Amino acid sequence: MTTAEDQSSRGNDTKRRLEVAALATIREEGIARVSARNVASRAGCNQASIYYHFGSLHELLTAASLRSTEVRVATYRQRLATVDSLRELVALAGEMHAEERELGNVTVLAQMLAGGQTDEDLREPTAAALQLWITEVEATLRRLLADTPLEGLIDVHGFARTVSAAFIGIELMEGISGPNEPSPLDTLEQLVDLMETLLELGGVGGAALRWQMGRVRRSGGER
Amino acid sequence: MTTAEDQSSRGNDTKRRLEVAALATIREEGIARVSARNVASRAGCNQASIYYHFGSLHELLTAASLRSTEVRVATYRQRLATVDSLRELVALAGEMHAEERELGNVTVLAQMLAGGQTDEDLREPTAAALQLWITEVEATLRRLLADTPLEGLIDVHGFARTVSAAFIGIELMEGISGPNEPSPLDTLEQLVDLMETLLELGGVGGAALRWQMGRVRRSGGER
DNA sequence: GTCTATAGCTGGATAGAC
DNA sequence: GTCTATCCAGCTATAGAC
Repeated sequence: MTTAEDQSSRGNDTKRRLEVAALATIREEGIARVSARNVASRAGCNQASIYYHFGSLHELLTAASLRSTEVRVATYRQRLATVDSLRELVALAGEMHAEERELGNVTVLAQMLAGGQTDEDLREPTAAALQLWITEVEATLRRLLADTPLEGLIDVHGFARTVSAAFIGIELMEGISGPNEPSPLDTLEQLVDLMETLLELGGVGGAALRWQMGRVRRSGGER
Repeated sequence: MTTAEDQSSRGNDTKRRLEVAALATIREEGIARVSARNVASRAGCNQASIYYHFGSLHELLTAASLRSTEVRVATYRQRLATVDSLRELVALAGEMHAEERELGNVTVLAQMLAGGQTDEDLREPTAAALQLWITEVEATLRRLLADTPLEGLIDVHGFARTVSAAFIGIELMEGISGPNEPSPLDTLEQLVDLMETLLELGGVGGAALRWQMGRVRRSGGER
């Protein structure tokens, strides 16, 4: 027999398969080739189901990107909480990057970001999904920079946005790089390594450094 | 009368109008909406001309992006040559960003980069156009870092790629940002300002800094 | 809830008139 | 060199059978 619950669960199943299929299509074929037919055939159902369940293709993309980003961010929230230095943060970024090749949430965001430049309906869901990442990055940065000479010298909110934007740009560039090019993340690792080492300076050098930073702070307003 | 030269010049005119129209379409409507019909109507000519002049839409995009990037890079080559510090480099990036709103070469590259993730035919022309930028950035960075403590500590080629990738990510993020968000470039300016100030350290502090950097250099291989 | 069928577009690409 | 005409594939969105 077919109860209301069976129907509802079967309906949810198709609905979720459509979300999964939508993300896979963006990731593997690019935002330009996301169409109702294409996504539906991946989900193994009919095109019309998209309009039944979501009303439009855009609403499907909105739902799918938000849900998957939420899941992805939640798993990283724990890991971000254990990070204790910029060095570890970049190392975590490296792990993330490796997992990206498989799961591709950032890849999806990059595609939506590109699409959102000119597609009004894509803008809001993209901004919302991005904000989920930015919020986590910002919280981590704020924690790391607290009680360091850098605190107060840097606009952490803006910095978190810059870091997120850079990460997306790096993901995009990796996507078309030949196999022999150095990974942009490795370079970043070098830089942060350097920065950290400088900040860990002890003794006379460290004192001089912190004094100089105080000078920067005091004259920070006028450039 | 109609001489062979007249014909050739009229042909070139249409050909170039098509290139201009292709770029405008990518910039204003996004890579997803670039179609032969769409571009041709912008150029004020018939769709079939694209296949006559370029053979395919992809070849039109290849030609257009390379030509426009060459022009754009050439104008910046001069300005990059006058840059004397990281601070000035970031300031120039700010100017570039402002001009981008009007001319949009980086916007075009960002769109092609997004498209190139999944479209084989777009990959090569995108990589070629990007390489034009990366080459200039790399030359400038190499010049700036020469004779500083950073020389030899950083993989300049990789760094130039990272910087370029980050710039593109930033352009993309600006494209969907609300008006009240801080520009990621401003944050970058803060950071580089800080870095420069540190590198300009004189006296005891500077000596300690350079000593520490030497230590980083010597242990640079094993992390 | 899921399907088929359909309307009405837009797409790439080519053939052939001029 | 540029046009019209054309083929056929794919698209969104809806109507309506089951």
